[in-house]
Amino acid sequence: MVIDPPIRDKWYTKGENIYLSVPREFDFSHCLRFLNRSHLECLHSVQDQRWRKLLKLGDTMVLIQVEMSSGNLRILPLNTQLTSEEQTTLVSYVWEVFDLGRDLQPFYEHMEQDPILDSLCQAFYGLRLIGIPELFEALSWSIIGQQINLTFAYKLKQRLVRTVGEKFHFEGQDYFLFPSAGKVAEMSAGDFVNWQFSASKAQYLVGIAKAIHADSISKDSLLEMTDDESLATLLELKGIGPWSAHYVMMKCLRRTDAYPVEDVGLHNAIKVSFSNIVKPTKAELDAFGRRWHPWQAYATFYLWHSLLK
DNA sequence: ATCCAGGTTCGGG
DNA sequence: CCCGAACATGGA
Repeated sequence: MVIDPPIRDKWYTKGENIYLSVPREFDFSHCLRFLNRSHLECLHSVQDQRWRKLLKLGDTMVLIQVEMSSGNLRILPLNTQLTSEEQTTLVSYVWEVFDLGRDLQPFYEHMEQDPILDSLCQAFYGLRLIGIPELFEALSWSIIGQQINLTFAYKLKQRLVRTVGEKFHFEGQDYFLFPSAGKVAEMSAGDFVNWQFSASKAQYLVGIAKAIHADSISKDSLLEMTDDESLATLLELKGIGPWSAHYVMMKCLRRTDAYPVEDVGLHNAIKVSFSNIVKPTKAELDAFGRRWHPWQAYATFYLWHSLLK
């Protein structure tokens, strides 16, 4: 894993705890609210202002608990002691999920003149674009979420994860990892039918798993590309259209200017923000995008957040 | 019952 | 190039 150099002096350990300093524009509660948006989520849990997540560092399963502790993020590995190398990897992961390397000040300044976004920026001050660091997981989730309601999407993901993903049992609870690309690459599209995946979704997932497993597409190579190049590369994958490509660029490649303009949630959020009964037109959406550039991804994410109950 | 869900691909005009 | 259909099911 590539370590962002600025991280190195941002954390220290005390016993088993890791303390990670956070930027000024950071609000853990807002982030948790997004992470906790579905009770059907099977890849992490939120309870009492604490986030729990299962990870695999090398061959080691690590269940972490993340919470605020006097202004820092406290990361506690619950089930095992970590080597310092594992600690470094773990910190990078958390860093990436919460986009801690991002300076949000320019984003907030940019949105000051925007009628919708300015109020959202004030309401959700410190909310970070919650990421999905694993490329295969991000691509898969975008495919699963296509064209179906989110509740059903979570159910499909749950069936895949609980059947194919690795399980770790801790204190009476089961925690799961998203299935590896290698594992899914060995499946046939038919295996998904019992889980109510459409035949095409199943095909796309297996095809993309194979592409990743064969290393014909990788996060590292995508990260080196420009926005346009990574977009074009993602679009070559069967099952990845414009919406999914931008979704993955937002959540995994961390492109602040990705813009899933076809997104229904985005349309609804804009509609609600204007107290309208009509959804925005394509031309209006493009105009919003131009206005939000180069923060289209963050604008979209804040709008998604505004839809949470 | 009908319509819309975190869309994409494919075939036809 | 643009447009409708199919995908599979749940919730309002």
